[in-house]
Amino acid sequence: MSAKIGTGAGQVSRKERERLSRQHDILRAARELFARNGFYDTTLDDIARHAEYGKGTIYNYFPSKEDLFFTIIDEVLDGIQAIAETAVGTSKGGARDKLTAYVRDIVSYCREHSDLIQVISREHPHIDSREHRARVAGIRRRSERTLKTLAKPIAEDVRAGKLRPLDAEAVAVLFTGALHFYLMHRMSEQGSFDSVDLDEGTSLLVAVFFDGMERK
Amino acid sequence: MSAKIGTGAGQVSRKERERLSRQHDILRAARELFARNGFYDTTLDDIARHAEYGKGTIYNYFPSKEDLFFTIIDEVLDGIQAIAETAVGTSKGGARDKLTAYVRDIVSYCREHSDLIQVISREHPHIDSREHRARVAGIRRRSERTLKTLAKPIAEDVRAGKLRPLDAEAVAVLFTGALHFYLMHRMSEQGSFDSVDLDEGTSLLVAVFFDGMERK
Amino acid sequence: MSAKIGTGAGQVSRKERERLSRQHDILRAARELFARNGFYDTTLDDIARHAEYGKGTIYNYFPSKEDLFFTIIDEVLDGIQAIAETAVGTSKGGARDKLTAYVRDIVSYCREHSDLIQVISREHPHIDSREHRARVAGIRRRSERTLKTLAKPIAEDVRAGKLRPLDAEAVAVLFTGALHFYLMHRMSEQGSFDSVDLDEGTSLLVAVFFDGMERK
Amino acid sequence: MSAKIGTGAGQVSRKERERLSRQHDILRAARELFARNGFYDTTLDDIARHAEYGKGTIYNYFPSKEDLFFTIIDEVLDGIQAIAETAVGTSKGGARDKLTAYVRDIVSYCREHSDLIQVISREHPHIDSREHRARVAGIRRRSERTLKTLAKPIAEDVRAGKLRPLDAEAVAVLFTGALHFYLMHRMSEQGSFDSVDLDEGTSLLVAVFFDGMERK
DNA sequence: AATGAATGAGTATTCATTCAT
DNA sequence: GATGAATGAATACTCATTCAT
Repeated sequence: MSAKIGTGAGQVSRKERERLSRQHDILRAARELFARNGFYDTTLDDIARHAEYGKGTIYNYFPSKEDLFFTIIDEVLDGIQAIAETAVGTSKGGARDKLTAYVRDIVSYCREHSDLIQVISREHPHIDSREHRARVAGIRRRSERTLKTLAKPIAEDVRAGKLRPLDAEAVAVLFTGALHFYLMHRMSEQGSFDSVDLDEGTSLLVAVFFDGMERK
Repeated sequence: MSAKIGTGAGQVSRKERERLSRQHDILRAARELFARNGFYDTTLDDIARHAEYGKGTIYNYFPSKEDLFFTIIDEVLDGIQAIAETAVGTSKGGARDKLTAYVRDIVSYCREHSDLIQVISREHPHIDSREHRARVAGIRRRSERTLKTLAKPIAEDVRAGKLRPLDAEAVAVLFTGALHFYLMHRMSEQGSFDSVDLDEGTSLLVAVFFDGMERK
Repeated sequence: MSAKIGTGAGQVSRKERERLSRQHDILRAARELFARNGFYDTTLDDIARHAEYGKGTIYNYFPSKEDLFFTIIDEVLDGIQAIAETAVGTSKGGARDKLTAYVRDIVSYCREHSDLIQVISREHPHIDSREHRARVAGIRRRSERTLKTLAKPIAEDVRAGKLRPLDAEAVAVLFTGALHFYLMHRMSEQGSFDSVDLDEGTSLLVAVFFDGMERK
Repeated sequence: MSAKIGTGAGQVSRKERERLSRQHDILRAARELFARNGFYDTTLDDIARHAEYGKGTIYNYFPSKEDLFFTIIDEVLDGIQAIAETAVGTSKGGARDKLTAYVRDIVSYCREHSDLIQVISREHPHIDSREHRARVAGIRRRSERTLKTLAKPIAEDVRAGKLRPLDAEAVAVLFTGALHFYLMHRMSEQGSFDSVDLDEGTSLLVAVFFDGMERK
């Protein structure tokens, strides 16, 4: 009894912690390889070797390669959503400040996790082709949620008369597309990110979207 | 013999015409399947069945599945480049008019060849992972060429003082990204394109990039 | 009528001659390629290209690739048999002289038609595996015939008391094996034949078989 | 645990033993089929079915069909070389005794492993056509080594004046050719070996090579 | 009769998944 | 629970043969 008390919650939790830690290892290995080589050119042997676990072990944590992949996609999309929410929720000021914050945070997220953004950019258009309806629906839901999150401050500023009367969500789509494409473009030009370049480009993004290119 | 005189040049051309027609059939079949299912989820058996030719016949026209794929990619990129050149070269006025024309033409191109744009959007980020250095280099070269084509009128207007002093090529990247992402987004929302929506969205694109969102 | 008279036998004969000439061209091309690359690594396209005929034409002359192959094998074996018969029939003296003549003629045949002997040496052991019972039987029959032809003068000399009482046919097998292996060995060492080497080796063959290695 | 102590080294060895046993099974199956049908007419499905393993399993042991094939060839050549060395090294007396021992051992090796000698005889001339330079070089090196091994006692007896002044290595070639051809001949005549016939033939081989056919 | 494009059966090889240890 | 050897369905590509011209 006393033994059980002593290890009670702890035992479950240690096991659980170990389980999570392993799951984390596997996800990290998979993410790196998916980012580097794409879904199809990454084999489960590669992942197992890179994660330093047996191949069977991976199947104790994820029911299939696809599942592992979608878990990562969801993870990335949730990360992006979190960034969007934080930027929109905590930064002061209007849409301009909030989107500036979002861009800044996405860029620094990319610097730290360049593999994540690569996975999502590389594989995002690919996803429809794979059958898992439910997962695809989840992905679309997440993407839409982020778009809506980014659209909200725009819509508010529109309502407040600070911005022209534009379709806020359509603008969010354009903004997101421009941002992702820009990041991908920089990434494929250079192996990693050059800070100066990146900051210039992203402040350009906000400037263009808010001020326009034309002289007033 | 006299019959042959009548068709002289034509006879040579019939064979050639048939060959081209078959090549065209194969490319169309491949394009549709690559667009629907992606490179990896499309098998050569699928393509052969869909093109209604034997598998061997495909290999009489294209030396490998990759080659068939890259032929399509090149085709799309060349189409886009042609549109860019036409829009930039022939439309009157400044960058705004030229980019408006470009967007309009890209949109109508997409309406007619929705599979083409899907192939390119779907596979573009994927291409790096495949080995063919030369082909990948060709793709990048083509993409850069289009970006430069679009950047030129912007740079001119900047020089003319009609636009703020922005990095024209960086703006072209943002613009292209916004456009492609927007089209993909619309495409995956609806099966095909709703004209009204599309036109709204694309005129929005130009309006945002040139006037900015903020009230002046 | 007069036309027919004029061309009568000639017409048939011209056509026949043309047919034979084409058949000859095809056989030569096939022989060269089979010698160089072996049966499996030679495609019908290769043969057609090398013979400078259409692939279909070859099928007007030979019902299958295997048939073409066996025709060549038979040709070689018949050539060898002819050499054996000539050497045995016309050369004066006993077995020693006859076999010396045989070796000499085989060597010069090899010099002229190195592809023939290569085909036979390369493919001979391979032949069993292919199904055509009848053809294989024919090959074996031909080989046996040559062995018997070579064995005959030996048997006679045995009977005449000039040679020890040996199993003439078994000796013929040994003799033939030594000869073929020696030729193949020389051939794979050098691309072509060095005359001196060859003559030395072949006179060695006869010397060993008749005199033995031991000093008397 | 205590059980594990008991098997300590054995456990490591069990896995290894199983692995070797499987490798052995696969090699045996492949050898039989290569011997029966030749390299090209043996498919990996055949081998897998005959070995009673999955096709993938074969690839866990051998990286390719060619590799499997060359492994067998090397095995045979090493076996022959071992026989040559043993015969030459351990048997008393001169070249005659040593070669007699060699022939005797080769024959009994063939009786036990008729498939081995068939593989080598069947495929030996075929090998050049396949690309693997390194492997082919290895094969030639092995063959030459055996020839040299057999030539040595001959050369010694020549030097000792017991044999005529012959080119020992050329004689070794003739001897080897005669032996192999004889074995192949017997083998294709009968399914298996008839002991009496074989022994007669091989003692004939030595008798002819050393005493010659002519009465002294 | 000559041709060569079309064909599809056949083959080596890969890799996600299973399962005995 | 961890492992990795075994598995066989799946797939790109080849090539002997056919047949319309």
